[in-house]
Amino acid sequence: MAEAEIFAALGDATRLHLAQRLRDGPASLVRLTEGTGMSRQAVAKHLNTMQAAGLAACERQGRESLWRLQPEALQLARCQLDALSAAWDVRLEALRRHVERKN
Amino acid sequence: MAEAEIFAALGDATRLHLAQRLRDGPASLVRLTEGTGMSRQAVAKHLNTMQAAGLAACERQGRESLWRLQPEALQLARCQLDALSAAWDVRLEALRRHVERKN
DNA sequence: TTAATACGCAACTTTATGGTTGCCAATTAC
DNA sequence: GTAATTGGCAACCATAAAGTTGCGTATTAA
Repeated sequence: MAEAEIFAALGDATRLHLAQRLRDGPASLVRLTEGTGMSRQAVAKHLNTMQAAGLAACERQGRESLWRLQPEALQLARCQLDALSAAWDVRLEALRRHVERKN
Repeated sequence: MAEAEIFAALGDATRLHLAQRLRDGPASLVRLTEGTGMSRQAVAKHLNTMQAAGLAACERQGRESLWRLQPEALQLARCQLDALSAAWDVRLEALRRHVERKN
C-alpha cells in the first residue's frame, strides 16, 4: 500500500524535519545537511527514502540537485487519515444521537 | 517528536490494516488476528507499537482486551500534514498571483 | 588546468523491526 | 474442578534501517 510507505517516510524525526525544511521551498543536499549533525550521505539516504515513497523529488541543476516536496503524496496521506477518522466521526455522531434520544 | 512516532505507527501495511479495522469499532486481539495470516503475538506487537504512539488504546474486559483507535492521534497527524502542505498552498497562491500579474 | 564543490556508489557496522515459538497466568465455559 | 480461550512475557532469528567511511565523477571557480 502506497499510503503506508508515505506514512513510513514521514515516520522518522530526521525525515519529518527535512519535509518541514522543504516546505519552504526546494533546497540542495548540502543545504539540507546543514545543521543536522549527520553526514551528507545519511541525509541523502533519507531523501532517497522520501523519493521512493513519492514524498520528495529531485532535479539535477548543474552540479547540485534541488530537492522539493511532492504535495500529491501529502494529499494522499491526508485522504487516508480522513478515511480513518471519518468513520469515527460517524460513530460519534451516532452516539450523540443515541444520547439525545435518551434525554 | 510525537508526530513522527504516529506516522511511523501508520507506516506499516499491517498496522494500517489494523487501524482500518479498528475504524469500525473496538475489537479484541484474537479478532484482530483473524485473517492476518500471522501469529497472535505478532499482531500484539503491532498493537503495542500503535499504543506507544498514542494511536491505539486497550481496555481489559474480562479475559479479553478491547482495542480501539485514539482519534486524537489521527487529529495530530492531520494537523502536521496540513502544516506541511499549507506553506505549499501559500507558495502556489503566490505563483498564481505572479502569473496573473504577468498577463 | 588545477582545485574546490556537490554528488553518487559501495561496503561495512550497529541497532531496530517484524516475525516466530514456547511457556505461564487469568478468565470463562462445561 | 477441568477444559478451553485469551493474553502477556521472554528468548530467539532474520532482515531492514540508520548511520559511517572511503572513493570516484561531474561541474564550477581560480
